[in-house]
Amino acid sequence: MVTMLEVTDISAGVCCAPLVREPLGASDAEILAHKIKALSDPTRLRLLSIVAASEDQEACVCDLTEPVGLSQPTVSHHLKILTEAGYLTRTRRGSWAYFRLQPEALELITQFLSLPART
Amino acid sequence: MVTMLEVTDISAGVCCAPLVREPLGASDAEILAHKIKALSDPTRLRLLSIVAASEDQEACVCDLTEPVGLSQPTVSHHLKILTEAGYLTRTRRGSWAYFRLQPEALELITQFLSLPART
DNA sequence: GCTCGCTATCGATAGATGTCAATATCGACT
DNA sequence: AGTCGATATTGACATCTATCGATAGCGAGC
Repeated sequence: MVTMLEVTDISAGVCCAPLVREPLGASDAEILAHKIKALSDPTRLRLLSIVAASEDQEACVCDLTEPVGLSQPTVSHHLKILTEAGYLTRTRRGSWAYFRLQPEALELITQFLSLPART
Repeated sequence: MVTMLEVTDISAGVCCAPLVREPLGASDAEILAHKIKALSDPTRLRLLSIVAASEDQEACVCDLTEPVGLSQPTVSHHLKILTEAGYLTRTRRGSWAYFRLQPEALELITQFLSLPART
């Protein structure tokens, strides 16, 4: 399994637009698509935005079920997907599971999709 | 149907991170998720990147089937999704359909997902 | 140790999605 | 008009996905 797309390129500032620089390879596309797919659901976007807008950018499951109006298992399911994709981190404190935003993951996506300035 | 997320806010430079500024409403989340979903497939990412890396940032279906290794109907299907989501535009010249990158659509997504500088 | 509350997992189900073969459409050229 | 090549649409199918109810696991406090 590839290290992590072209993170090295990005952090090294090689260029600015991996998507444009050259045709995406099949395996890189697979990895990138997987990360983007985690963002492609309205409920997950709302969960992410609620967490991001929360105090200390963290929230527990109990804070999230009511705002999105879905069952607790469903919310847990979405949080798991977001966590596995790297957008959230999970820490247990007492009985509660707190989810915190992981900004680097979002930055990676935005940098990957960003285009060079047009002429 | 909502105008278009918070494009006005973005272009007015209200802030920088719609996702973080406040919890996303259900209908805005729906629209944004739909646009992101168009990017959440490896084949579509590859098609987009091939078009972007092409001469004049445009390509026809015939240029695209072989690189991605899928049938012509499948490629047409993906191109339709990308076009309807606003990432590509389609113009016919003779028998060929040329697809061109629409950078604004990608910029909208990246701006929407971008976060404010951390402290 | 038991119970209680919070979270995760399981099983089921309806609906969405990616893919192809077959076919239709459309434009160009004779 | 008729044919041919490029693209789009249709129908079918297997797979994936979002959702829920039921249930299991896990900390805390008694």
